[in-house]
Amino acid sequence: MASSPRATGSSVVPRPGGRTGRIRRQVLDAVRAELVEHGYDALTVDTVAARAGVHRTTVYRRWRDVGGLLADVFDTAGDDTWRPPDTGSLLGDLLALNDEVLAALTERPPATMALIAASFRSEEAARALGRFWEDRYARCEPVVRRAVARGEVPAGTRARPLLISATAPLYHRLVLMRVPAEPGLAALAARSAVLAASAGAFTAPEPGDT
Amino acid sequence: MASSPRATGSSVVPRPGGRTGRIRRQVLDAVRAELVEHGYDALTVDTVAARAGVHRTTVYRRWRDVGGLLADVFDTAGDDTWRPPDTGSLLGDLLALNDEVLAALTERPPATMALIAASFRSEEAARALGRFWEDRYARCEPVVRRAVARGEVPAGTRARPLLISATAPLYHRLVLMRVPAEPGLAALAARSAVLAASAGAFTAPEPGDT
Amino acid sequence: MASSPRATGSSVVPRPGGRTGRIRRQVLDAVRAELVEHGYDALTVDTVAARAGVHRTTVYRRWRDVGGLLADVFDTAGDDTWRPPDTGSLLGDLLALNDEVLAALTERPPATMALIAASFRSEEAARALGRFWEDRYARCEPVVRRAVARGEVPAGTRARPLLISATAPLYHRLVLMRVPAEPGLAALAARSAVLAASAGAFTAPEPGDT
Amino acid sequence: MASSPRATGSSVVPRPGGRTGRIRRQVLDAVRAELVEHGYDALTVDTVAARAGVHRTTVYRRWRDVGGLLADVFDTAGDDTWRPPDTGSLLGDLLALNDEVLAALTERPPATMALIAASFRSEEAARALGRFWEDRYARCEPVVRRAVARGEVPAGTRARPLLISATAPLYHRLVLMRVPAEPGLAALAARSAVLAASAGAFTAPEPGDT
DNA sequence: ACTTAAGCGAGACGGTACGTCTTGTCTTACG
DNA sequence: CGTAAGACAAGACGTACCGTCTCGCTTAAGT
Repeated sequence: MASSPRATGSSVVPRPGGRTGRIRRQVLDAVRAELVEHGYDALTVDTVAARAGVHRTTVYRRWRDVGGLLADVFDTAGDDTWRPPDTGSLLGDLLALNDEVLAALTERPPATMALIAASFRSEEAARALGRFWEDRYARCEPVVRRAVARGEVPAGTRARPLLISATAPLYHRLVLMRVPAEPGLAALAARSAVLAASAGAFTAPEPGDT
Repeated sequence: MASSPRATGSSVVPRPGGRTGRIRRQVLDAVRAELVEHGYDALTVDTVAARAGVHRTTVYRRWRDVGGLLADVFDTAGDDTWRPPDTGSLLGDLLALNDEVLAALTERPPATMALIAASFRSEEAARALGRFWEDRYARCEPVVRRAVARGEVPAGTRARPLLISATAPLYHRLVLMRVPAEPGLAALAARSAVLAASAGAFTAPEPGDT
Repeated sequence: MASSPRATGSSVVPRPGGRTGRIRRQVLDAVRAELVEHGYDALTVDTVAARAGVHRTTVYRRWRDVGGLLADVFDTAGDDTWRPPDTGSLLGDLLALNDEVLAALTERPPATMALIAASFRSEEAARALGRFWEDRYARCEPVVRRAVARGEVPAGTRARPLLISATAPLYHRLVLMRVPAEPGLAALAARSAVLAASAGAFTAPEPGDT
Repeated sequence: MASSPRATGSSVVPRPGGRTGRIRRQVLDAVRAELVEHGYDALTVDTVAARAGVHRTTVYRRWRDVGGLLADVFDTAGDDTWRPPDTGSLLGDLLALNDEVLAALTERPPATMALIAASFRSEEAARALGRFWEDRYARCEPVVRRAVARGEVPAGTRARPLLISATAPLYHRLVLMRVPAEPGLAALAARSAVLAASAGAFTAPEPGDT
């Protein structure tokens, strides 16, 4: 349930304050900037290195390729202190959550969209994105537990399917179908998930969550 | 209601029977074969041309780049005779639909996954994929209309949000989170969509569908 | 005897006047200029390409590597109309020949020295240099034949050992030992070769020349 | 008369007994082994250091670059106890000498050839090779002095031109022309040098030898 | 024996060149 | 007119060495 951010090598970094750490920061900043400004297919090692004021070979030595850069960006993005909203009701929490998702997917510049798109260019980046999402959904489980405690949804309601049911429609339209966000979709998805949960759609048939 | 497949250039094909048509077929077949065998990032113009037994310049002249090839493949994939299942109940239809989705996303070789992933590399391919999905969801609307007619869901239930609510979780896990399909997720998503719809979650608050 | 200049691919060049021929000339000129100005170990594909105003990949496509460039330079150097001196006596011919050798090895800039040195960096260039020398020694054989006809040396005197005996000391000191030319060495080597030849040192023990 | 081996830095080594001396031996052994096994163009500082079980920076600190390594190898190769043959006749001595040269140039693995070739890649190595050859030719001068004493060649016969005349053809063919050794060439060159010397070709016209 | 400073191991870095791959443009010739 | 053939510019790729640097640690040398 705990997230495992920065799982890649961060435990062996000897002096995060020295040159090594400074260069890492410069490079990852450059990755994010390039991603946001020129999109994921303009993200080349050469460009990143130039922008970071670092030599190409340094990037290759430490990150191996674009996938490694992206994975590191994903991993550093994970080690924050994000907590899910706690509004006092399941619907309120999910509405707030979807607002966050919507904001992230439609922000300008489109940093989140760029990261998601970029994850399709590299198996390593895809795994890192998976770790990031796993972390986020794990942190959201208290939302469901609180709803169970409040009696809003039946005991035994499984957190993950409920959360995905509430958020997936947004991702589906914005990321996969690439169509502009229909106004009200965020709220609609949250409400329908709550309704389905209340009706017991997500009570565990068998024990064991994924 | 049907989408407009083969919108790219197919309407201006002058002589579909001759050399032109034969070459187009060879090239698109080569694209599909390469996509399926070696994945989307091994899809280069050179490879496709070589496999199609056609010169590089011919591909550039007609399709301009890989995005154009993919767009053409998407469009030709759209002009089929696919119809949504009709099992007699909304739940049955959605279960069958999700089974199809699951099958498409987990088939070996992963043709559908490759196409989706490829769409992130080309704006043109992304638009073509959007057209394809628009077409599919449009064809699925009768499923909801029949459910309304049968009284399974309230009058005024909007088709698109319901359909997306039923299918999005599958795409979310398999395409975006890149985790193996949790068994039962397809059925779970279908059931929860039906429950939410029965409870009136998708009745139109305002007129105007997307 | 017949030399085989430009043995590499020259027979398939379709239009020596067009872009292909122009680029070849630019590149080979750049090779010679770089060799002469900065020496053989500054001779990189990148430098040559830049100097020739041609893209790196063009050089790699046509010449493969530095060795290929050098080999082409050697081969084009061979297709001239050089003829050995004909002074009327063997000693006069060999003296003139050695003067030429000395001039070539001590010229400024040291083009010949640079080519010889460069041949040690590439098997292909070494072979090309071998072809060049073979060509030159073959062309010099008439010098010995004329001396035989004049009765200066015994019938059956082999040309190659005599020629090498006359010229090798110069190369040995200047190229291998890398010491400045001792004045008179050129003449000394020519004279001693003539003396040895007159004494029958190079008469063929067995028929068959190399 | 002996050359000045180990001229590079060896005079300032403060502690030749301990780790320093051991490392020097390991590194030079590694240079020779690499040269012999993989040739001069595979001779990199990294490879040598790895083979010697020593860190890269150690090699750079002590020898600066590959040229320094080669120069040190050449210099250590010079301080041996080599003496020219003494067969009782000039021809015998020169024949034996050329047999040695031929053996050195055709030995497998081609250590001598590798050293000569390597000398073209480094000015420092070239100078070291020059010192080595100077040393060898100086040691050979007694051969000629003995011949003069025996009356085989005229008084005043200069040693160096005679020696070079006898050995240069071998080097010329094997090192420069890179063609296989013509059988009998070694003997032919020795014989012709003796004949020329007997005829007085190498008697000093002016005093002052090189 | 104790210090002390030279030498070494370790490893990152900037840098040059390598040789390959793909893209997209062009030109010429062929059918 | 569309295609085949093929050269070219452009630029990213990932690798190999080079030579430099800094930081600790070891160890031989001189007191």
